[in-house]
Amino acid sequence: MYRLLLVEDDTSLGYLLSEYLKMKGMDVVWVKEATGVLPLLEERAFDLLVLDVMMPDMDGFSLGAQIHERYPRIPFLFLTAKSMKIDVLKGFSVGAVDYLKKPIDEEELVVRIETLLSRLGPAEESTDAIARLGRYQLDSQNQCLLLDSEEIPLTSRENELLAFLYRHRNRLCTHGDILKRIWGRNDYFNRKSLNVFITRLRKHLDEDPELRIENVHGQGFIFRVPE
Amino acid sequence: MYRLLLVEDDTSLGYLLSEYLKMKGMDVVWVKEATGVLPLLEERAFDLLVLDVMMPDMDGFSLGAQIHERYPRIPFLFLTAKSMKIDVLKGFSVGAVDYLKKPIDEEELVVRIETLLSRLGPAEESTDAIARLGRYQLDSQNQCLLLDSEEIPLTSRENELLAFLYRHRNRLCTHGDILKRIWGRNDYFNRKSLNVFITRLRKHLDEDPELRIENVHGQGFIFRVPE
DNA sequence: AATTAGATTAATGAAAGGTTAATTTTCTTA
DNA sequence: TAAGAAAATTAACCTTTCATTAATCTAATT
Repeated sequence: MYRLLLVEDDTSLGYLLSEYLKMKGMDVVWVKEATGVLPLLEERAFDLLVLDVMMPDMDGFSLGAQIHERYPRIPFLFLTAKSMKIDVLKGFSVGAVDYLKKPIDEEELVVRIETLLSRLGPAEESTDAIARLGRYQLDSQNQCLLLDSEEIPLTSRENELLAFLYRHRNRLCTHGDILKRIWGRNDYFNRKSLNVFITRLRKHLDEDPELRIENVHGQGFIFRVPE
Repeated sequence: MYRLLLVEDDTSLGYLLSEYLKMKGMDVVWVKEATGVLPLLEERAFDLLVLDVMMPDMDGFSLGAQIHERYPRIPFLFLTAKSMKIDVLKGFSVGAVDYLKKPIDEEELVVRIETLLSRLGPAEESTDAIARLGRYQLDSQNQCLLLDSEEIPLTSRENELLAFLYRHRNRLCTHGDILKRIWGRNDYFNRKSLNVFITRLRKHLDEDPELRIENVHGQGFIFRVPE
């Protein structure tokens, strides 16, 4: 869950935004004054700060500058009515990651925040993860199977097919699905080709009897992998 | 130097922006049509794409969606006159990192681009230290390989290629990645050139059988270096 | 038993990769 | 700025790889 700090002196806008963001599943702290933000950052961790620029007790820019100085890794964005060019540039120059002009649409704000956080956030699940396959590991990125310390290179088709079967492990993969996805076309010859590759994969996975590519007559294959 | 691709059909705005961005020290390619963008991405590497939404030959959103599907790691932003809420959300939903509304101030655009790119991070880990490579050492700075007390000079291409392979050691480097990064362009002749340099590097690294540049058929190369 | 689907092994040919040599381009230095 | 050297690119030729096709055999379904 994302933790946001909203610094906005306007009561109605502040309320509206904080409620909306909470509704979208975010953990929101709303404060009405710039004073006290720095000590708060000392106390609690936030993923993103949303700062109003025009506040009675302090200029949002100088708050942003202070934050950037002290906590250069905390991302923050400005929310403001001042939309003149010079202000936008100033906002970015003190280290903001975005600058939104009022009137701000709440939905757009949420989407922008989510986009920012997902990019900044904990490195999203990498596609180059190595999949566990019984005694084996499938390193799809490097197109190979690992068995103990041995490395078994895969051809592109073998790799694609095995990755597909793995993604749908323990579920029926019909010929049609496999062929359309990997060969691009479901016809007689490609179906023959698929058989050849099923044989090859079975041979590659021979060392672990728990891993089985089972045929479902007339339907397709199920790749059995103990969970 | 940042490499940008600007896709904008409006001649005057396109010219203005591309010149301004170039002036700011960016390497800008400006194309007027959405058609041909995907093949271009196959050929050349870009750090960021700036896409117009309204183009005569294709909807910018569907272009963005296609790019995101095929190259999920390339960041892109939309530039548009359509500022209705629904469009902003659509832009982000196909994977954009920002959405700017016309009339766009060039200075603001540059600042936003710079902010984005600097956050998207250090594109490359630098190889300024001397790298240990089995019996060898790679001194990229001085463009040479050291073997015992012997010093083997490298040409700049050899050096760039070996440094690239070293940075990505034990992982598959596709032809596309290598060619786009080092040759700047992925085409038939450069692919041939790459082969020649692979041969030369193998010859240079001949003294240590643990160091192998392995080919992955149809994909690229893996530089095997014991950790 | 007949028929269809699947498995296996082997053969083939196009595409990709490797190597060496020739040619062009770029850089130096006179 | 022209000659010579160095480097990169292109060309030519050869080898390897691998998806497909073919041929043959086995299992399932009716």
